[in-house]
Amino acid sequence: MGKPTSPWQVPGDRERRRELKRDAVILAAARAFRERGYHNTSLDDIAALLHVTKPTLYYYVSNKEQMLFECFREGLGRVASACGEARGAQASGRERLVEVVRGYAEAITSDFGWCMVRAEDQDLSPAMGARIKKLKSGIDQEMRALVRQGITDGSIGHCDPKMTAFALAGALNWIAHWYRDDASLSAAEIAERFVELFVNGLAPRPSGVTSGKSP
Amino acid sequence: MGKPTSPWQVPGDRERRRELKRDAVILAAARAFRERGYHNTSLDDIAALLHVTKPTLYYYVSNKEQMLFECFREGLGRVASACGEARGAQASGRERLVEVVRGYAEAITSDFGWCMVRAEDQDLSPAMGARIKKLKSGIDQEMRALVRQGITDGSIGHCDPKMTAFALAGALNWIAHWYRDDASLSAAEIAERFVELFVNGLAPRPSGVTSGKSP
Amino acid sequence: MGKPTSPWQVPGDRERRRELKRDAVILAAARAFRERGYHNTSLDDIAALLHVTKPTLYYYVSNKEQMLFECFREGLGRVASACGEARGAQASGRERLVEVVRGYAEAITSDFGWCMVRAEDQDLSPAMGARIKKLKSGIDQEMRALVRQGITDGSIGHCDPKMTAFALAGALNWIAHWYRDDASLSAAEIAERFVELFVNGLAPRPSGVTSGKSP
Amino acid sequence: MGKPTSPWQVPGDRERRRELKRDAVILAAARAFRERGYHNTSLDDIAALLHVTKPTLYYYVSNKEQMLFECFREGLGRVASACGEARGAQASGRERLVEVVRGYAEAITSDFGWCMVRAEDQDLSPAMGARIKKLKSGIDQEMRALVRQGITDGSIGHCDPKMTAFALAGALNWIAHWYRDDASLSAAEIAERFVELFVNGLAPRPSGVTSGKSP
DNA sequence: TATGAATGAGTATTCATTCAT
DNA sequence: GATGAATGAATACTCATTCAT
Repeated sequence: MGKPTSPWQVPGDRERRRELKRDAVILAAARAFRERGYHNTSLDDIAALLHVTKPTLYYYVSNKEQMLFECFREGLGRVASACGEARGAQASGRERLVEVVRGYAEAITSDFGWCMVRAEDQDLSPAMGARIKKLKSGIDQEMRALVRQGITDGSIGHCDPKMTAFALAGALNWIAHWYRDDASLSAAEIAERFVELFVNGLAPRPSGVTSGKSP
Repeated sequence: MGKPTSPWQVPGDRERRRELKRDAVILAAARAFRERGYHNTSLDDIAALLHVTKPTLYYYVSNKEQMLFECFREGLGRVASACGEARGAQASGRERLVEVVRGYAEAITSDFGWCMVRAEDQDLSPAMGARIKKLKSGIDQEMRALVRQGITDGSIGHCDPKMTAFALAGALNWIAHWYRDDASLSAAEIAERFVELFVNGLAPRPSGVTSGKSP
Repeated sequence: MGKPTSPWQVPGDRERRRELKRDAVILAAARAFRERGYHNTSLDDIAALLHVTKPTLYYYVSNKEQMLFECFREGLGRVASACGEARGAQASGRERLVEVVRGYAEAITSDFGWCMVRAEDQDLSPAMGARIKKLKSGIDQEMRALVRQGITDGSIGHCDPKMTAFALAGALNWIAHWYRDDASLSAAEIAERFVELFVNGLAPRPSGVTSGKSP
Repeated sequence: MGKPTSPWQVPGDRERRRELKRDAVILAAARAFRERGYHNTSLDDIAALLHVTKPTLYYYVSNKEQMLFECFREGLGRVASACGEARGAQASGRERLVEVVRGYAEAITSDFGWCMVRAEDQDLSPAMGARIKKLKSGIDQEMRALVRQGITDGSIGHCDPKMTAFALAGALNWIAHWYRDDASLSAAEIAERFVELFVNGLAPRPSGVTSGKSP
């Protein structure tokens, strides 16, 4: 996942090579979108990044729209798997939520982070828009559920699960915006700070009661 | 600020009338952008909303880009004035920050909220992009300063001011995304929930120590 | 309807001028289509014929497809009015049919003749295709009806109305093909020959029994 | 000539197999062209019909244009051979002409009928266009000659041979248009009706003088 | 033989912007 | 003030064609 090494001269068996190229197309698209925005990125731009001509892109992807969708899916997949791990873990609601935050931060700082956040209905056909909305909503529900669970098991104080999930998602998504210009912290470090903030809050804790670093 | 009442037949002195029309153009643009996105909104769309023809818009605004900028400025102005009030208030850093959050939520749920968040360098000429960046950065600095002040005066616990400001801004900006589909809460209510969350955190407070709603 | 005089400098009141221009667009399209075929004619070609730029065409017509449709309609309209006149005339079925043949020949040798015949479902969206099919079918039914009426009133001998209408339409439509290269006869002359042939047939009539030119 | 049985697994000697495949390509093209039109048919479409990939087609045919040409030739060949038989027959000009009409109807209702009629200069390179024009013109001349001969030998009444040939060709060619949607009659039946019409004409014959069914 | 991969050329359509009236 | 008319520039997408394998 380093530089967009053009796999157009990589040896290997056909199947594998094709897959690599397709991935390269998606990755190049993700980077271009993140850099210039979806609408300001022409297929020629992406093709140029790969040292390929425009129609070649269509060999691997059926649409500009689909490129955005694949980028989105790639990013969201990482969040989803973080959710999956959290679900499987033996831990309190809050601990699980913290785990999701860590995975989310990781995803959002990746090349696909921007697409993940900015793939919007507005830029997509109704059908595609609906698919994306559904996937996004899935993550949202998952986070709300964890909050609710935390409240139930006592690891999270009383709060509005919906607003809490929105606030968390917002803070995390926003990373995609500022991380381009200011990548001085690693995803893990950002996650750490966020966890600290969201768990303990701004108000100073009475000394001795540190609940941020779980037992 | 109700329906985009077309002021094209409103009487009054010339200067005033012109201003009203210009405002109507900006408002119509804001609503269209919020609805369809910047790139998916054509000037014809905006003109149609106002029952006017496209070239007329140019009488009040020099650019499509400028429309976005004005919308942005309109939204940000409200945040800025909230900051101003906070700055002038006799209160702790945290209290002031809370005040800013309230104003921010108000602004972001307005017609101009979407433009405020989504006006990006990508969609704008370098010059315009720089201006916007500067304005945004101003708000950011202001928030960080409040956090720092709060730490100093003891109203805010130890934390990373930059990350905290980012998290707050992210959570608030994100409102622009979901508020279109789900406006079941008022800006004030949302602000309330956010304040509660950010001030107290998720971890359950030892009973008796509620510092969120303290005067 | 002579040379495609570009009406782009013609004076006159707005409404009228606009109509003239639109007509000029349609006519230019008709000629280009007839010359090069629908698919081999680019909008640039048509624009060039009118000394105008491509987007200007869209000011008068919403589509390339619509151009074809308008050309088609223009041509068919003439046939339809011939049918109308025939319907209103005080005459035998055969005489009326002959009248339609004359109008048809006139239409098919016009600039719109080619489009009339070649505007096909294949080149058009389903919706447009259906509209055209319906219009074509209308003419067909009208001709069959005249044949049937002729049989009834004794002016036409026993025959299959459907096949007769198809044969007539085919012979007439085919004019559009060869008339481009060989315009040595006027529409009226062609019609005369066709009437003679279709009325009397190839077999030599017993002398004295000429029924073709009877009043 | 049933379904386009893909002959890609047919055994047999090399030469023969290659020929079979080439024929299958031409036939598939003919059907696709007839269905969707020349320009709306992509080579991918044709390849798909044969369960083959696009480049494979180039092994059997050098061009898309050539496909059309071969389809055209296939159709026209049948007409030409009908002409040949007529030429060799011991019969009057009219009887020979009738024979050609029968063969023509057979050809035009075949899979290649559409291509026969619609292969136009417009869709073809100048060179190819010229070849086709020449072949078409040959048939035309042949029909005119038969008409002239019929006039000479008294089997055909006085008429304009050129217009007569055009009318006949037009009526016959037009079959290709309507036969797709309405194949309720066989080619032979259509020919019968056409012969009846063209020989006897529309005007009722004085009873007792039936010259359609030759003595 | 057949195909996977790639490309060059072409085209309809959109849209912000201008300007004479 | 407002508009009808026109345009330049840009862009997604298609497709016939080629070639190494």
